Amino acid sequence: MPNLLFKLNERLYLRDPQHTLLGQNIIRVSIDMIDRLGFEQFTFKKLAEEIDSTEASIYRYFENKHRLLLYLIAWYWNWMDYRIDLVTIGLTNPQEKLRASLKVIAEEKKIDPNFEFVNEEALYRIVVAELDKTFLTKWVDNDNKEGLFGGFKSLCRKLAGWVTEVNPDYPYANSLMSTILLTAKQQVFFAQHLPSLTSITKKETSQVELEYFLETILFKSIL
Amino acid sequence: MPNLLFKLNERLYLRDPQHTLLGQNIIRVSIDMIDRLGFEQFTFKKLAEEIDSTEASIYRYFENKHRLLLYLIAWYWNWMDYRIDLVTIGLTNPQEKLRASLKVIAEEKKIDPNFEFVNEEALYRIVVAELDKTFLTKWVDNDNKEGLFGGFKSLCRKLAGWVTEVNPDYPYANSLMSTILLTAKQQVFFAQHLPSLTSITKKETSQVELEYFLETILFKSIL
DNA sequence: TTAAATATAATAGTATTACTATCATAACTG
DNA sequence: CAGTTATGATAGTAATACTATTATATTTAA
Repeated sequence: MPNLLFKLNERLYLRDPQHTLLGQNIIRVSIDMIDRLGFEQFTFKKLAEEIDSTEASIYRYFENKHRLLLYLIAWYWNWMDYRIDLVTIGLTNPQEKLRASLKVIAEEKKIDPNFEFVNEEALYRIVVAELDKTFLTKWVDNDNKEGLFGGFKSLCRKLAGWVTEVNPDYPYANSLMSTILLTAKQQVFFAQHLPSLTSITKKETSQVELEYFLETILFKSIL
Repeated sequence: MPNLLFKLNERLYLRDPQHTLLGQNIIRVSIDMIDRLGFEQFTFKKLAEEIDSTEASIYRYFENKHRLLLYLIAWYWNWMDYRIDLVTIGLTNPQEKLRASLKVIAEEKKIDPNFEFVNEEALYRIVVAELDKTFLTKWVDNDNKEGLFGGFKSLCRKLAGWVTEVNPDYPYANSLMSTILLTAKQQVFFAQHLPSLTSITKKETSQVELEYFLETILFKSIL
């Protein structure tokens, strides 16, 4: 069981949480707590209690809880990028690459044993519920300047590149792929909480429905 | 200059702000302040100071600031619905209705003299920046049960109905229209803050670009 | 092996937020 | 003009998001 690490933007943290036990605990338990409580109700104080540490110690790893969320979501997009590489590495046709990527994007996540101390199922739910909060803040422009959205942006760029390979005349490749990536999460959220806003059901078939919906948007737009 | 009022869900407020001077001040100045400060930095205390009133008085109109945001955004969707009615009333062909609606959806908003004490330009920016925060909370399910998202849902339903009229076999009408409505805001936000995630520019042409982008997604998907 | 450096824990403190409560006064209403 | 209702003035509270200080472990380097 290989234990992989992602090299994330160093500005996301003050001290790298992957390298110490306390840091790993912060990641592991914060994923669990944000999933359970929601990001607003989650605090460093509560986290400190659950891992038998102190607020002050956590603040030595992350400047604030917003940075911690940025870290977790950056990790998620890195992981997505990595899995898209895995399923497209053997493919040469950009259209096939996109189709394979969509499968990964629409997938409900299963635990990935390659990564200890990251519960990918809980992290997936966090992304669904909290993703937009990473950029809908007064810090967007600064966070962006520091490169904290790099993971999402490079993934979007990669997919948009394939779109342009498929159809060099399609002028909205970036918009289309950011829309697809965000819509994949939003529709899952709607299925759970505002079902009249979606055609995706809560049943086991929802993954396939989402995939077809995204496929239609993507390929009808560019072909 | 007719002064219209929208009848919004009564549960959005404790006392109807449209009917008193204080209430109108709350609406008018909160739109201005949320636009300037962002929703997180906006507080009832600051608002009270600017309108020369007190926190306690504001709390007699709105249970909390989240409800106030829900109110403003509900007002916006009502207004959008009203304007879509205006441009589609004479049309019989559902495809033409959708095309006319898209124009309204992609439009950068101009002040509407029909509504005193609502600065539609500022409100538009609020919707772009804060819309998702109305439902990405721990209260979603309860707020939904109380019908507080009614404006958005009924608009989505109307548009999805036209989609189904155009193509009864297209199975994702609701998903498609909620995606269009949200994407219209998101892409504008990206153009302003994360330009590498969008193909829409910041120039005067952005409105047309957005409209074409949404048109492509919508009509290619269903035709 | 010990001294120095560093990480963590323990504790305390601060300004701000999101309220709730009480009471006086002003304004409008029947 | 009496009674109701709306607003203002003021105070208070628990929780949040930090910052600061000091003591004690633990690691590392000489």
